[in-house]
Amino acid sequence: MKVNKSHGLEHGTVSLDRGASLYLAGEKGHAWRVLSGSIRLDQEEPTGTQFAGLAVAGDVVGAETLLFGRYTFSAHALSPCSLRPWMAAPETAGNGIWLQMIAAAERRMADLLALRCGKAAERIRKLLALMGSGGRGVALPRLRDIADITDLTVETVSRTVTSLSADGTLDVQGSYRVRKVREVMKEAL
Amino acid sequence: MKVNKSHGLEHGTVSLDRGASLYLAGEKGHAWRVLSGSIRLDQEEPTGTQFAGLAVAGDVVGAETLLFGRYTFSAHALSPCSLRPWMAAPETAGNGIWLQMIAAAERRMADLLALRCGKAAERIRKLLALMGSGGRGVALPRLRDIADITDLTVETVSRTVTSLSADGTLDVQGSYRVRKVREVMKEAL
DNA sequence: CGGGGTCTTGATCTCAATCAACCAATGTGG
DNA sequence: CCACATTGGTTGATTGAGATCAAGACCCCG
Repeated sequence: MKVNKSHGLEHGTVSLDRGASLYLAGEKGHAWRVLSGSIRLDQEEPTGTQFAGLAVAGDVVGAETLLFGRYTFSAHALSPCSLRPWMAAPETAGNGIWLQMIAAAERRMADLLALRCGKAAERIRKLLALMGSGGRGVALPRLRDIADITDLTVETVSRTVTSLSADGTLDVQGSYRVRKVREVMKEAL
Repeated sequence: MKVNKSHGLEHGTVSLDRGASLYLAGEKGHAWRVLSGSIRLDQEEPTGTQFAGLAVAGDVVGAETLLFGRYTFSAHALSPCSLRPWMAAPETAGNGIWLQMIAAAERRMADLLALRCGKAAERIRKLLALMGSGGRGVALPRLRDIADITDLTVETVSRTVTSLSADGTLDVQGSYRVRKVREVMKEAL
């Protein structure tokens, strides 16, 4: 995997290209807040790598390092993104911070489970909606990633994106490895 | 839904029959720790009810009430279970408690996503393994619940359980609505 | 006794998986 | 600079696992 990780001058901010690695399971490191873009988390199993989570702008990833010192999952950029080191204010922050993170994790769980229900087209729309919430124009992740997250195959994702784009449900701009989805038809669910 | 919720004399412990409701989304209430059995959480949507989470022995459900006062999801018993009110020790417990809950939630997320990958037989075995960890002999949940969790249909679940039981992969005891899975062949994944 | 929820079984259909090429862009080393 | 490998994406033909539709059995309960 080509890794293009560039470090910003201030705050330790980093930028990742689509597909770039943020960290690998088992490595030492700290938590990050996602400023923009989206990150996929994967569980490394002897039998292969398994999609295990998704983080979008505003989310914190790698919080488990505060407990274990090491990352539980591997993290890769689904779309170009920027991140900043995140650390829990030791005592200043009350329980509220943690409760919010727990509540957010539970809601995110429901969202991700929903990405594996329904027909192919519906799953992909739900994923893009999740990634796009809070920003106009989502960079389309690699088909391989969309497939892993929705539990479809690349072939099916390719066909579905093409047809969604053809019938106007999706407005896909750009070509080949640099595509953006401008607008997702907003009928719910 | 028949609700059989019986209250223990001490500690506010409650016992639930398979299928019984612990609480509904939107109600006021407090958090619970699952002592035994397993609980499914559902998101109530205008379009219907959507599986949103699973709690087994040792887990805490309804922690979001500490933040919002009300439950975000509805909770029903998958198998007979007992619970005890749970409250965060205000200051005595440090951040450790919260971090552990967050780490647990993330691992659980990966587990639940895995229940929606692979063939029907594999999904069902993974679910029973998840429910059975830490106790010999799992009560088989209603097929409807298994179907919702694994994103299969009741018909497929029925056929699959029958065939897994026939070929010895699953040792199912009892009949009709009171079946226990004694042993799950433990080849991994 | 009848009714509703749970489970089972069968027949048929459909969507997505699979298998197999192929193209376009990027990168690499001589 | 060219040959070559690699990665990401596309398209077509075929297949299969599970959805869907339908009917009936079983059991509990009022």
